[in-house]
Amino acid sequence: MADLNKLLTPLFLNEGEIRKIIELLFFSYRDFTEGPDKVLEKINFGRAHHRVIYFVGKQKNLTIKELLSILKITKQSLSRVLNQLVNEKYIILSVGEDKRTKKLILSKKGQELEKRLSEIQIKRIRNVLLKFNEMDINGFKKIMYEMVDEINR
Amino acid sequence: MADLNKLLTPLFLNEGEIRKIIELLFFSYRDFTEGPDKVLEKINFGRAHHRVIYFVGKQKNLTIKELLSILKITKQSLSRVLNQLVNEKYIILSVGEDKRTKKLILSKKGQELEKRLSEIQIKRIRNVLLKFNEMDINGFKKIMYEMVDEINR
DNA sequence: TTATTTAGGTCAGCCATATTGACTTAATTA
DNA sequence: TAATTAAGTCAATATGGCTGACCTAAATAA
Repeated sequence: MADLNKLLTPLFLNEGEIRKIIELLFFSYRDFTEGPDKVLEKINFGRAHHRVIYFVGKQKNLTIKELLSILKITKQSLSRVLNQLVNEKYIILSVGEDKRTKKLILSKKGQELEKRLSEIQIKRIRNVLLKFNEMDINGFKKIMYEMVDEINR
Repeated sequence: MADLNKLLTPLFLNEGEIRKIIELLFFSYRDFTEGPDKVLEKINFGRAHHRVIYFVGKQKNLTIKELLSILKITKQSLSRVLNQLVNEKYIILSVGEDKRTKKLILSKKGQELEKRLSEIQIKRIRNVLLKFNEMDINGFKKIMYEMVDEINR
């Protein structure tokens, strides 16, 4: 049965091939976060701060609840990071139309940091993509998209 | 200049498109590690234990030094995790030919855990790849490979 | 209108993963 | 014989998570 399976499995679905992908995911994610991490370290922030800045930058007037559901962490975890970002004026809070909610936006300072951090990753990815044609890139994007849980897409 | 750049930049290299990839990397990595994490939690292990088990399983008779260079963590960080794995008999140590070194191998118990954890990720990836043709998969693999720092490939 | 739910906040304690720095032992190599 | 290497250990620290308990204020449902 095992032998039969091996015969019928296309090469690219072989366990060995898939294990290569597992490793690529691990190494590429590690290398991908390394650049911003170094910048963040200098201002005593961490990866968690980057995530918050990234998503607040992306969606202006995000609420706390929305941010929590994107990051999938508890509000207690978010609070330390967010309070630091607010205290140090990277993020500005305002009251929402529903007065229980708060809207988050990046300050000028926050936008600058966001840009500085994301640019590292954007350049990195752009440099990779430049080496490939549209067909390869389409395959990459489609498959990456499917790699995310349906619920989170 | 900015406008000219936009005109000359192929669509798939637009900042917006690249930001989508940044997000896909974040979400896919998170979802990718979720399954094993849940299993590990039950036996009071974490993601770090999985990494050690994975690479020891991959390369029999790995030395501590080699493992450290793959994981890129300090030996102090590794020690807690590795000692737990050795104490709980998932990993067996033996003295290398160079008697300063130690060789790491998975015990039967370790192999079983490795299989259980990796199978979650293998199935996940296989299910994704099954939806695509060889062309897409090739693009995906080639680009993922380039996403890893040259030094680490 | 009152009761319930929701959004957000906070305190306390805990755990996992990582770091730096200092120091030791034993084996190998120059 | 001296220097280097592989591994191990102790201590202190940072970061990023978690649970549980509890609070306030605002919106919504009964």
